[in-house]
Formats: sequence, structure tokens, C-alpha cells
Amino acid sequence: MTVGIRHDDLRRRNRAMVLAAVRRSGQPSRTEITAITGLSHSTISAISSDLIAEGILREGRSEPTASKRGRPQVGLQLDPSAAAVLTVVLSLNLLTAAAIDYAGKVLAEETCRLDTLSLPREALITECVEMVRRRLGDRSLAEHRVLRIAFAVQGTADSHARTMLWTPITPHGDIPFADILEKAFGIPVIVENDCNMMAVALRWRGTDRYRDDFIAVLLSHGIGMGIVLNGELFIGTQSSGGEFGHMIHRPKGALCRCGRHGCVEAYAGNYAIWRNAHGLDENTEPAADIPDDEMLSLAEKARAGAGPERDAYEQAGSALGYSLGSLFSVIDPAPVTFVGIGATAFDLIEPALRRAIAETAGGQHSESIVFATEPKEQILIREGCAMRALTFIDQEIFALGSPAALALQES
Amino acid sequence: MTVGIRHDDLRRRNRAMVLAAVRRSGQPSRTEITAITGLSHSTISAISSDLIAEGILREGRSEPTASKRGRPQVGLQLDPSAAAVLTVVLSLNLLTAAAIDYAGKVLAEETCRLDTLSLPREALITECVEMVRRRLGDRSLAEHRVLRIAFAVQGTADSHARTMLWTPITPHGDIPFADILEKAFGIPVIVENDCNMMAVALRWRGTDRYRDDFIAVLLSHGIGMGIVLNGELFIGTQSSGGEFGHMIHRPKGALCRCGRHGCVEAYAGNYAIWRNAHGLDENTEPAADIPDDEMLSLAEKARAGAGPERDAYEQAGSALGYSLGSLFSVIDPAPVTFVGIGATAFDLIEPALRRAIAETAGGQHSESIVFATEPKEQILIREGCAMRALTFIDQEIFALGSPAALALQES
DNA sequence: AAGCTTTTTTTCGAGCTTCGAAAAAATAAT
DNA sequence: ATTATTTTTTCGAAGCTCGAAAAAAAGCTT
Repeated sequence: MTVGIRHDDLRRRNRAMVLAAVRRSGQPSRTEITAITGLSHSTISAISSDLIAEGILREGRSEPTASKRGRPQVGLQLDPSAAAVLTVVLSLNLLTAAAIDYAGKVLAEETCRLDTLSLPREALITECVEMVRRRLGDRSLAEHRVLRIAFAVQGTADSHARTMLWTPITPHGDIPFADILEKAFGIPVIVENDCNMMAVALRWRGTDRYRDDFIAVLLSHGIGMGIVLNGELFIGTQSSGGEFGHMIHRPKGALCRCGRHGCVEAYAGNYAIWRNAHGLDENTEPAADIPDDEMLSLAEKARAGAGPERDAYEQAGSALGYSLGSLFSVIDPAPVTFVGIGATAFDLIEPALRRAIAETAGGQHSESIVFATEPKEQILIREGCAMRALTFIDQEIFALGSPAALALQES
Repeated sequence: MTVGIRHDDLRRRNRAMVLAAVRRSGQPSRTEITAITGLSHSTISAISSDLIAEGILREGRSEPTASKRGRPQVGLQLDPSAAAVLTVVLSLNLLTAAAIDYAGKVLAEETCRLDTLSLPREALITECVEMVRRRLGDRSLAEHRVLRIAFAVQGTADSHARTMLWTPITPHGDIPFADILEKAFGIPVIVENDCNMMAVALRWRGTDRYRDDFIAVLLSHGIGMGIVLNGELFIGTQSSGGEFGHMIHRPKGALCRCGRHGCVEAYAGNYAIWRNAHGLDENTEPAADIPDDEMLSLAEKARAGAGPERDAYEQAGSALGYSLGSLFSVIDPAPVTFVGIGATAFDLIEPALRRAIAETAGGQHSESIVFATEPKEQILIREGCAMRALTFIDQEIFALGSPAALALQES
């Protein structure tokens, strides 16, 4: 049972609404916020003057708008120095951290390569902790309070987004990154799935395509998915959600990296395409990692003419098509954006994908099934993490109002 | 962007909360409602005395509770005469309507058999309209205002739940039942999917199993599904949702009733089991309908010993297992309740189902995958319709408060 | 350049709503 | 009959949103 609405919740929610409006619209005037939220001018005026007094919003430079008659609108914008967040993205052989100010601008960034597959558990943790320590100590953050850290990783997290349960990038599982980092730095941490963060980032692109319902599919060594439904990130009953790569394409079929048989990934992941392109048996042990340029040259060969390479991409397309179609039988069709190195070969995948999806119930009346590609996943993941952390600050900290905010400021 | 919360929304929401508490708890006292909603005693007192004055709630007979010291609690209950709803369930060869009072009690019921597959479009519509007319004219409703009609049908409805788009029970599609009935009787109508209503009904059973996350699967001539996630009925981007029966089990596999190949239904629907049990080719045209007793005797033969009948059930279990496993890869595992005639043969299905699901990513750590059966679907569907319609009245009409409610009373 | 028009923003009082504390009500225990 | 205990109602205080009116800040007109 949801809890009743108390009187002070009202202000909190409406403050959150105003912050959301400003974050989404960039530099709306008070009047525009009135229109967006449906609240009265008086209310918006009161709330925004509070937020300005608290140093959360500020009045924007009077940009030379198309000169209209009447008092000019004053744009409100997020005060970049109100807070900051840290994003940490851990992927195969790559660790990236970035500091982001409250307005969403990247202040500083650091990337380091490491051999995640062979690194011992403790060393991996230390690498992460030390990178966070370096970023937090950096002078770019001197003027900012870091209020949250978002940690994205390929694989699954537990239901409270505090522990990395399993990931393909290291044999070690059950690493409670949230607790580890919180203990080390005293800043709230959330652990997120990388594909979910891609979807969040696309949502913030704000275009029509990414408004209410869409799907982001990572085509990489593995296959991942982030789903947005009704404008909200969809996560299953636990927070892992979207293990699309392990839907069963063919019962007892090709060997997957996860040890099972017949998963989509075992047909459409990099290693699967590579395996098929080299004419290996579908039960051959998956390769550990395949360099991007090798995949690119595979795609070139496939484009050059018929042969095992082209067939491999076709198989990938077919697996993706049937599985997306099955998914659409349950959640209804939505636009799909393919992200990652595999997206660069989408021209090779698309024909078989469309044929397969057309044979499914979910894919038949497929006006709403449109595809887009986005080759770089790293930037998207970081963007998603940043927005997740920032909106958390908006909704759960700054929306609380001045007494709570001041208490926090002093701590 | 969600709209801001205005001041008068507050009362509306808290009234809705109180009504929900009473509907769910049966006969809670004001103090219990305080605990459930988290609102103060004063607020609950004010709201409930309003609701009583408006004839929506009433004080319950002082039941002889375990005599405690202190002023005894007065239970609040829904006033049965505050309103009524009509449920209409259209399924293969069967049309049922029932009148339900505001407290959820069935006032009157009517069932009629008709040959839905051969009936012309207009005749089918007339049958429905006339049955509603008879129920509305019945004297059991003399004291009640009928405020809503819920119409459940196998198949898909449009996104606003107003039109039946497609159904396997008649060749006619695109029948705007909501508009037809609203025009005829001036009462708001909603068109719902039968399996969704099964899930809603189970949710109202209120047991632990059916609280936050669970799935209802209809095993009948076709296969349907209703999903509840986080205590809410899950419907896809359009309102059809849960076309689980047409997830692809085997690409280019057995012929399905929908004309496509390889759907789950083509392995686990009544006609598929029948087809396999009779040793027919998997592309044999599906039978139109199979009487329940024929399915029961098929199950008996399968129980008697090995043979094509037992193999058929095993194939059904396997298809269901792989597909559920795939589904669980995306929405995470949840308890499953099988409903309908097929559920009576669950003992034959279960072993293969468990073997298959254990081979999937979603089914591996399967503590939360538990199964239950419920042979009768009709009662569940009606119950779900009733609760859907009644909660609509709670939330969207009675929650509005006395001015609006009085205006409605007069109309 | 002074006054007028237009648009945005702020101010102010009215009307709700919720809350906490205290009072009232209703019963069992003494 | 009185006391203790628990539930429910009453009442005043505080906070929020709203509409109307005022103030502010520009462009337009003469």
C-alpha cells in the first residue's frame, strides 16, 4: 500500500517538479515552468525564489532572445556549483571515472586500461577505489560537494543496486561496490547496469524518438538491453532486468559464454559472429575478447561478398529478430537503438533481422519498430550515470527544502 | 512530464487511499486506516466522516471482537448500495454477464452459449448489447447506480481499452465495444484482456504469493498471460500486452493458430497437444475447438503410460519452460499460476517445464519460481473485471469529493 | 523623450488541508 | 461507582496553492 500524502510532501514534490523542468528544458523562464507543471504563477515564483536563495538555481544571463514586447523572460538554470557527482564505468579491460557538475558538465575525466579478466578480486577493487580517490582529490572538484557516485558495470546488480552480482568481465562476483565506496568516502553510491544507463542517456537526448517507449541494445562481445517504458527505465522484479542476451533463441543450440546453450548472444555476440565467420562449430568455446578492428575487418569481408562472414552476420540478425519479436509479444513493439561496435555492422544484420521479426507476432504491425544505431557505448553509459545521479540529487536531496538542505550543507 | 500537484489533489488522493484501504482490508477501523496510510487520526476521521455522509462508506455492525479494554474499534465497510458495476466476459462459445454491488458481491448473473466462431459480426454485437440490457433492467439493480461496465475478451484491445482489435474467438476484428455499449446505455465502458483480468483477480486474493510480482498463464485452446509487477498490472506500450502465447519457441517451427510458425501456443495450446497426441504433423491445420472432456481423457491416457499422449504434454512443458525462462531473462523470475483446463494436466507438464526452465538464464536461480494451478478461468476473469471496475469508481469518481459526487448522484 | 501597451514576475489575502494536542466517548477492570 | 485504557472527534496552528492585483521591465507610439 502506498503511503498517504502529507502536507509537507506537497512542497517537496512540487520543488522536484520544478527542478525536473529546469533540468530537462535547459533554461526555462518561470512562465514556461508554469506551463510545464500546471502550477500557478504564484507557486512557481515562490518555489524558484527559494531554490535561488538556496543556491540550487540561478537566473540565467539574459540571452538576446527575439526581442518581444513586454518584460523579458528570465531564464532559470541549474547552478553548476550546487553539487557534483562522480561516474565510474567498469567494462571489459577498461575503467573510466568522471566528475560532473550539477548542471551536467564534465569537469574532469580519467580512463585506465586493465586486464579485468585476469585481475585478482582485491586488485580490481583497489583499482576502482583508487581511481575514485584520485578524482575526488582533483582540484576541479574544489568548489563542489560530491553528493553521489554512480557505478555502472556490465552484468547484474542486486535488487537494491548496491552489489555487483555477476559480470562477464571478471570471474569474481558478489562485489559490494556500493558499500565499499561508501565506507571509503562517505558518499552515497549506486550500482547500475551499463545498458540501463545507455537507455537513460538516450532518454535525456530528449528527441521524440526517445520519449516514452524505446529500447537500447548493446551489440558488443555480449548482448545487453535497456528498456524505457512510459518514460521510465524498466527494471524487472529485481534490478538486474533486461538480460536480453540470454533469451533462448534455439533450445539446446549454440554454446553461450554463460555456459548455457541457445542464447541470443551465442548467435549475435562478437564471439559468436567471429566463431561462425571462421566456420567453427557452434559449440566451440567462446573467445575471451575480440579486438574491435578484427570485428571491423570481418564486417568488411562480409560486405565484399557472400561467404561465411556474411552468413555469420545474417545468423546474428536472425537471432536478434526472432528474439526482439518474442520480446515485443510481451512488452509491445518499440523503437530500437543498437549501440556498440556491432552497430557499425547493422547494414549486414538488418535484412535478416527484418525478415525474422516479420515472422513474429510482436513484429507484424511494425510501424513503431524503427531502428537507429549509435557506435560508441562508453559516452552513453557515462551520460546515463551522470543523469541518474543528478536526478537523484534533484528528487531526493534538493527537493526536500531549505531546512534539510541547509543541514546537509553544513555536514 | 507529470503535472504538478495542486492543493485539492491532496484530498482526492488521500480519499482514494482510504477507499483503497477499506476495499483491501475488508472492515478496518479508523485507527487501522491511520496505520495503513500513515496519515494522522484527525485526517482519517475527517475523510471517513465525509465518505459516510456521502453514502460511500458505512460503519460496520459491531462484530463481537475479542473483548479488549477501551473504546471498541468501529469497522468501516463499503456501502454496497453506493454503486454497482457490470462485468461482461466474452470467450469461445460463451458469453457471461454479472451485476456486482459496490462491495463486490455478485447480485445477478447470466450465461449464454453461442457459436462465436460462426456468428456474424452484427449478431455477436447484438448478443452482447442485449445481454447488458437484460442485466441492467433486472430488478436486482433497482437500488443501485451502475457506474461502469468492464468487458473482458480473449485477444488484444487498443491502447485506450475501448476497442477489441483481434480475438481468436471470432473472425471479426476491430469491434469498438466500449463505444457501442456507451452509446447504448450511457455508462462508461472499458475493454480488457481476459488474462490481465485473471491476474488482477489473483492480486485481490491478497495472499502473500500474489502481492508484488507474479504471472498468470492461461492454458486453454490458446495461451495467454497476465503479468503483475510491483503490485501493478503490467501492460506494454500498447494495452494489448502479454501476448506470451506467440513468443517464438522454435523459429519456423509448428503451425500456430495465428498463421505463424513456432509460437509457444503451437506446442502448448490444447490444439497443439491434441495434434501431437494424435501423431499428426506439426503443420497440420489447428482444430477449431476441442471439448474439455476430450482434453481430460487425453491427459488420462498420458498418465496411464508412455506414448504419444505423454510426449505431447512433455513437448508442451518444454515449450512453456523455455519461453518462461526467456521471459524471465527480461522481467526477472516471478511465481507463476497456471489457469484453465490445461492446468488440470500440470502434473504431466511440470517435469519437462522444470527441465527446460533450468536451462535458461532466467530460470537458473529459481527460488522465486514457484508454480500453482487454478482450473477455472471464468470466475477469475469475472472477479478481475469487477475489481477493475470498482477500483475505477473508487479512484476516479468517489475520490473526487462531495461536490463532484453529488453532481454525479443527481445526473 | 514621455506616455502607452504588453508581458513577466511578485505580492497579498483567502481558502483548503493536514497535524498535534486535548477533549470526548465507549468499554473493561477494579 | 470509579479508574484505566483505547478509539474517535474537535479545535487551533501552520503551511501550501491559488486568483487577483500590483509591480517591474521592456518595446511601441506620438
